[in-house]
Amino acid sequence: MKRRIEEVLERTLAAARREGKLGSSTNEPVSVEVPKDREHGDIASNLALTMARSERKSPRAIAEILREHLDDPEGWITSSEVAGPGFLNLRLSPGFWRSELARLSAEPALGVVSEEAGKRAQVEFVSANPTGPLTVGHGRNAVLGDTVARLLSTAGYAVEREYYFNNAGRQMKVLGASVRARYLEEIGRPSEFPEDGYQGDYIRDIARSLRHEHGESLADHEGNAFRAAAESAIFAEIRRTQERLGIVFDHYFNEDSLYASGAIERVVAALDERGLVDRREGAVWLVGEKVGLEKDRVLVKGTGEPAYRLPDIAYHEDKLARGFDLIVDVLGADHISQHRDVAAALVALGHDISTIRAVIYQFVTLTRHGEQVKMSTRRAEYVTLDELLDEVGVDAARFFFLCRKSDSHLEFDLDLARKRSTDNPVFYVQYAHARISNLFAEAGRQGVAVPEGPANASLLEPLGESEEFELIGQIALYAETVALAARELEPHRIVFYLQELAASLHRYYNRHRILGDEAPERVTARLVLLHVVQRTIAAGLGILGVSAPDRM
RNA sequence: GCGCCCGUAGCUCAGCGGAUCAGAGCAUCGGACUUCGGAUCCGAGGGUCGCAGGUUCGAAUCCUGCCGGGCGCGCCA
Repeated sequence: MKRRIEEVLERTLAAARREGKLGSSTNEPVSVEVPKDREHGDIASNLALTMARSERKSPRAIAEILREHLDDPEGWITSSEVAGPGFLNLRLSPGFWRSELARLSAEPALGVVSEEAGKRAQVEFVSANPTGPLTVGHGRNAVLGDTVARLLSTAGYAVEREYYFNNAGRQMKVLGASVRARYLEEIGRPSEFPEDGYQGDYIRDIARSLRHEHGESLADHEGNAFRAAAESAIFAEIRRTQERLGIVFDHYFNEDSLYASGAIERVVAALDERGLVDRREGAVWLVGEKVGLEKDRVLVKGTGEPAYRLPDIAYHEDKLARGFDLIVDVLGADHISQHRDVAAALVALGHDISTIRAVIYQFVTLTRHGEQVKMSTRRAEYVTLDELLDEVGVDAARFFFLCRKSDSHLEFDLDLARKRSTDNPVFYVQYAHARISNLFAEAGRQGVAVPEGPANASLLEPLGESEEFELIGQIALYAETVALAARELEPHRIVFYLQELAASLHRYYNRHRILGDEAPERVTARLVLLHVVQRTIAAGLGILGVSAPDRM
């Protein structure tokens, strides 16, 4: 929609220049905006303001010249005015809006262009080690990552979802020891629970099932057997939770493979060759000063084991080597500095890291009855993601996780998410979809056909209400909203867009009766409009991974 | 102390590649149904955009400093 008006202005600018009313030296980018305030027209341009300096004329004077030269052979613009400091405010004609709707009705993708077609993207997310059930925090990560992946697909990328994990480190040893202690308790043997062991009930559950399976025969086994059992049980849970959310990974990447392939040693050797490491106090350090970091960082601990960041560097080298056009890391705010270390090391090793982008999210707090739900990972007092899904459902969970900019803290209101009423934004949007389905069902009962294919502009002639043009304007913005959200990796933009579209629909629905109009052509035209609106809502919800129900 | 993020209406948050800009939802108050589901809609009140400087013709938006909150600053992951 914007593009079509921008073309009008580009021609206008050229015409004014030909006539010598404006200088021809510069090549101004023409852009238009949809004003928030209806008073400012359907569409507006600040072109005169941006040109003021090079033209050495007042913005208002330039705007006036543009206004007089408007090159609009199709009659899209019904009125124009110069406003404020020099904006050109335009009102668009019914014919323009009808042609927009006709265009959209014929577009399966609603105007979304696969700008990045042919490119490959990878999104790495969740990446929790299998030491316990996924928490609410993981939930934000999971839903963000999956939705970013969906957005990138929409933009044309071939997307791979990857989960990176380590089932070999110290944490896993502690896990094994924790399960072993609980197992011994179960069979009535003396046991000592590890100081920093995992307290959660799920450890007892695993221990109990081990007893059911093996009786007391494991009593003399070391932690390893318990660790392996715990890992597979916990991983199965993690996958099940993800599946509930509609998330399926293409690859699970085990950190172990980086040891097996020698990749980790090669990273140390390469850094060493470049003189970027220091050996002291029994450890191998990455020298901060030489790679642009504030402090030195340990790569290999005194025990000979790599610190977390070393395999992470090797992992990112591996990702880079796989030739993706875009690599997205979804991580919590507590991992930012870690990520910076990795980036610094990669640059120092001569890699181009411009394809790597991070989506960083702040923490989630839960509120119930207006009070914050206290959580402590240490004492295993936290709400698991599964419990959250049990309580509010998948649709509400996904929608709520996405309804804030990832950079903002997210206050998740459990009471609101569970409500089946208008206050709940998920239901508000879903209801708009269901409402249209319901209307179509009613039309069917009345023997009125719902036109689903492309509609030509003449069929849409009966559309004339301002709410109808407002709705068309909304759906015409869908494509660019999706494009922007994909480019910026910002799913929340879709959430806000859908809330506004739903509001426009409800407003329209409330003010105008669709069926029962004495003019059948008007009924048909309105059904065409509603059908495209419904497709748009369904497509937007689809990107969020939220269902678009026909009845609620 | 240093780094990153945040600070916008009573609450939760958009807007922040400068410009007709002070916005949405919730909450509060007041309205609209012989209805295609009122699970909706309409209206009202409410904010020196944390504070102070600076850049600019123009700043919620860019820069600097300060204040307040979160997260890091591990030979944990």
